[in-house]
Order: sequence, then structure tokens, then C-alpha cells
Amino acid sequence: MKDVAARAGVGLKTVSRVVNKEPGVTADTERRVQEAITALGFRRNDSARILRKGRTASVGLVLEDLADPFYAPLNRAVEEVARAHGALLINGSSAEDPDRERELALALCARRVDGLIVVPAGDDHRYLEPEIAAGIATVFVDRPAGRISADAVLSDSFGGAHEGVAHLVAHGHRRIGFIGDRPRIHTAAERLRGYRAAMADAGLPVDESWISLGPTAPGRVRAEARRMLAGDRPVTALFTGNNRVTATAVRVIAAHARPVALVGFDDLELADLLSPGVTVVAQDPARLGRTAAERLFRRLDGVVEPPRRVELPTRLIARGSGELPPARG
Amino acid sequence: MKDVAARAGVGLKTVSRVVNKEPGVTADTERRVQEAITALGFRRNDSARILRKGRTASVGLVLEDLADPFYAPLNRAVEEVARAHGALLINGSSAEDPDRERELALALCARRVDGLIVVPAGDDHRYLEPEIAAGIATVFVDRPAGRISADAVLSDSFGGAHEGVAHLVAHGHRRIGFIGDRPRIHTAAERLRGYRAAMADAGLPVDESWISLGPTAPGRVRAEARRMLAGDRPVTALFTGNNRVTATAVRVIAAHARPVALVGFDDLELADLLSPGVTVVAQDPARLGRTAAERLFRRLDGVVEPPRRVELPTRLIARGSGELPPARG
DNA sequence: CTGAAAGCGCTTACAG
DNA sequence: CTGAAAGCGCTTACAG
Repeated sequence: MKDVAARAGVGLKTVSRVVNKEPGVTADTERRVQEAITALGFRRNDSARILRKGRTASVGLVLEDLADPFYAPLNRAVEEVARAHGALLINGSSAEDPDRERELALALCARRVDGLIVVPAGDDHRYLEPEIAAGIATVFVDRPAGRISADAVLSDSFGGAHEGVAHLVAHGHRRIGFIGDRPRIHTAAERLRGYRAAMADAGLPVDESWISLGPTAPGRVRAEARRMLAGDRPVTALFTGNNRVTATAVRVIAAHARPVALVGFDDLELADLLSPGVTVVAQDPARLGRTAAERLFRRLDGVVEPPRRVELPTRLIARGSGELPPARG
Repeated sequence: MKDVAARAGVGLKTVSRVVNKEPGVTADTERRVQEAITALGFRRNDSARILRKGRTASVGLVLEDLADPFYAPLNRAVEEVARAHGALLINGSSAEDPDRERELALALCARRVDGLIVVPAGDDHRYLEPEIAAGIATVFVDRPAGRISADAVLSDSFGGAHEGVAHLVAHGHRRIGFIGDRPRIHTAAERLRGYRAAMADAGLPVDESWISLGPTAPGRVRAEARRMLAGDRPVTALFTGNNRVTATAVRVIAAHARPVALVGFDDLELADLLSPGVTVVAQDPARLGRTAAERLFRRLDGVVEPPRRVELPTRLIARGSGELPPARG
């Protein structure tokens, strides 16, 4: 910029005015400056601008896995809202590791993102308190914050699971298995709570061997599904706690001798084309992302309100697998 | 930092030393500085650091759609490589709009990302020449750059399409339809070229009504597929140019009276569970992303080489739909 | 082992 | 309409 000013024979401020299209520059001066800019190949350095202005026009997003079919649309929705507000998006995957979540979130804060959206992996977010106090707006999405009070945008995991399990009960099932993610993950715990409540509401006993929480790696899920379907009092239906678990369960059921009913939390691509179609409790990941980002930008626009928890509804989509009657033992 | 120095009664440089864990500070001094840091809630501002150091330790990624099941794993792979090199990832979607691609890429350059990875939407990238000249390493992925010479990491679209169509021919098909993306997209053009070459190699004539390139919106693809399957000399097989087209074609075929063979470019989740399973020419999007990012960081590490085009192989996965014989008219 | 000065590339008041 | 000075929060030489 200094060089441009020298070449155009004007002051630094005049160059700044031209670059930022501020008024108060003669057409002639502007032309001279523009010439110098192209001659020198000048490109404004936004880092310097940011340092001076205070705001970085960027937001950070920490989620579990950028490649997951559930989080990818959430990511995209956050990007769209950021873009509408002239901000760039810096994001990364925690890989469900609390240390990595923390490291990434703090790196984003050190870059002075204006705001932060977090899908938490850990359950203690006190490490963010100094950052929030220093003015970095923070919204949690998909799961609530741990040990601090902050905005959260969630799906109704309890209600969705309750509805899905009640649907199986309505179709005659009495022995229903639940396979979900690790119990320290809020959504997994809530969905299990929904399962238990639906069973209790129907007056059905629950055998603890019908419940399995843990990593969603195909190997574990496959083994647990097979275990629940074996023996002489097998479950006649499965309720699966997220998209990854459902995909594996569909494979196990397809290879099983007797038909097994299935309702899965989260929708899957092509789920309607399988035989039978997979009945799901669908979330709207894009809406989760959009809602969280809009809340973030409201805060950045100066709206002050106490932290709030928003719960978005889920939607049961019946496609066949959840309407199968119990197989005769 | 100034405040910390004042409070600890030391110079600015000493604080800097402590923050950066540089040697040459007494244990006692370090303790005093650390106390001041926590008392004041000091957090280093990486923007300032970056301005001074020159490198931002961040890379930019412009792709078509963060939410697309093909690009999401590519995105994640780039992130992993960036992370291994201590860099953050700033990314965004072009939505297949050349202006938006340009706007986003230049915004990233203005932030002075160290390097840029681009899935091009447009076909003229001369706008990046000043940036590249100024030292921003740039690698194109999935599609090559237009009108500039730059590194590119691609899948073998021609070879993959050729193999997929030859597979259909080997199973007896003579009238094969091709539905692909807009012709100005490099991969779409290459896959069409592969289709034509495979037909020519088999000595089969091609009726131009069997070919349809255009937007991959379900409505258009559905209409075109139905058109090719109607009349008294319908195609007996379809070759689809990407994951979105394949998903729609599967639905059309499922609703069609006679069986229709199908081979799709790109793999789909659950494709193996459909009846019949969907035969595909699979790419490896994560490997594309990883390869491009590794090439970028090699350049950032100072390796100087002429721009190179790398082509990764595809893999035909036979699952049933591509092995169906032609239906009798 | 420690610190004062200069500078990274901009913008913000303020003055002409 | 235009510009010189100060400063954003750090780091880089350099000197004690």
C-alpha cells in the first residue's frame, strides 16, 4: 500500500480510500491510484485490516466429522448463513475426542473468530469461559455445553426416540432392542431415555440385555445386533440410535433368517428404496446448523439475551421396516 | 501483552518469550509472567502474530458443496493433512457458480492463506495468477484449472467411464443411455468421452438421443431417463455420470416395468443393499483430497517442480445392476 | 538472561 | 478533497 501511494504520488490514506471505495476522492486521483494498484499487483492484506478493525468477519465451527452425512449438511448450512453475513467459515473435526475439540476451539479463538459454533465432544466447557468473557459469541449445536451456561440448538432426541419406539410397540412388538452411541454423548443418553420411557408408558418390561451403548464402529454394532437376535427369546425389533448404527443394522437384518422390524434415528440416503424401506425418525441437520448460526449472528449484532436452549422437532417417516409385525418365534 | 508486561514488571519481549516457550527466561521471571497472564486473562492474538510472521498457518479449500457425499470426505481428508501440518482450514462452497468460486478464492487469498485447494466451477482461472505469483501455492482437485498452468489431482474419468460402459456392453447391451452433468464441467465431458470411446471400441453406433448432459436436479434427470426408456427402441441400460444422477436413476428404474441395467459413476451408501445392488465405478474422494493437500504442503515446504497432473484410478464394483442382461423388447 | 526500538500492513481520528 | 501521525498486538533483529 505504501508502494502504491508512492507510485501514485498520493498519501496512504488516499489509497485506503480507493481500495475501500470510500467517497471523497477525485476521479483523476482515483484513476492514478488504480493504475498503480494494477501495475504493482497490489492485493489488500485482510489480516492487517482485521488487526486494526477488531472484527475478523469469520466464524469457527467445531463438529465431530466433516465427512459424516449428518454433519455435512449442518456444516453447509452454517456456511450459508456466514456467507450471508459476509463472514468466512473456519472449521474442523473433533473426531469425538474432547482434547481435540478443545485444541481446535482454542485455536479458533486465538485467531479471534467473531463467533464459535461447537458440536461438543467433551462434557466440560469451562475452558471456553475466558474466551466467552472476552467477547467470542458461542453457540452449541446438536448437544448442549457441559458445566457452562450457553446457547444450545438441539433436536428433540427424547421425543423422537419415544415416538419411534412407541411406533414399534403399536405394531405389536414387546421385545425391542436399542443400539446407540457411547452413553456420555448427550443425544445417545436422551434417546435411551426416550426408549425407556416409551417402553414404560406401554407397560413393557425391559431386559437390560436388549440395550447396548458404545462406539458406532460396524464391528461392535454387528456383534450386538446379532446377539440380540439370537437365543430363544430374541428381540423382534431394533431401534437404532443414529445413522451409522442404522446402516449396519440394515445389513445384519438383511442377512437374518426371520424378518426383524427396524426404526432408525436419522434419515439415510436411498432408505426409501430398500425392501422394505427403512422407517426413520428424521432430524433436519441443515435446520440445526442454520438455527445455530442465526442465533450466533444475532448475538454478534449485539442482541443480549440469557442463554437459551432450542429444541427442534423430529419427524417419523414410515417406510415399511418399522411396520413389520413381530416374527413368530 | 503490554498489560501483562507492565503487571509482571518485565519487558514485552520477555512476555513473548514465555508465551512462545522460548528459552532464556529464569524460572522466577517465568512464574511472574504466568501469574500476570492468568490474572489478566491474556490470550495471544494469532492475527497479530500472523501479520508479523508472514505465514498464516491456514489453507483454503473451495469446493462445490460441503454437504455433497462426494465432497464431504474430500473436505475431511484435506482437513486431516492440514492438521498434521499445524494449519487450520477455511473452506466454502461455490455452488457450481464461477463467480462465487472466484469471490471465495480471492477472499481466501486476501486473508493470506498459505495455500489454496480449488475444485473449480469456472473454466478461467487467470484471476488467480497474481495470487500465485505473490506466493500462494495452489492445487486444483477433481477438475483441472482453466487457462493457467497449475497442479491438478483428478480421477481417471475417461478410463472409469470407458470401463463401466464396456462392462454393460460385455453383458450384452447395445443401446446404452448416458446421463451426465453439464458439459462445461470437465469430469462430465471426460466421462462422455469415455462412453463414446467404449461404444466405438465395441463397434456400436450411438444415437444422440441416448445422451443427455445438463443440471443434475432430480426433475431433469428423471425426465431424461424416462424419455430414453420409452418408445419402441428404448435403451436397455443406463450409465450415469455421478452420484446425484445415479440416485435419481435408481428411483426411475425401480418404478419401470421392465428391468434396466445400470452402472453409475461414484459409489453410494447402501448401494450394496438395494435389489439388485448398484454396480458402480467408484472414485476415492478422500484419496483425492489427501493427495491434493499433500502436494500443496510439499510446495509450501519449498519443493519447486513444474505443475503436474496426477490421475487416480477408479474401481468397478459389480453388485448386480450392471450385470442384468438386456430386457427383451 | 533481559529489554527498547522498529516494523508487519492496514485503519482511525484529526487536521489542513 | 487529501495526508501525516498514531496505533492494532505481536515478532525480529540488535544491544546491553
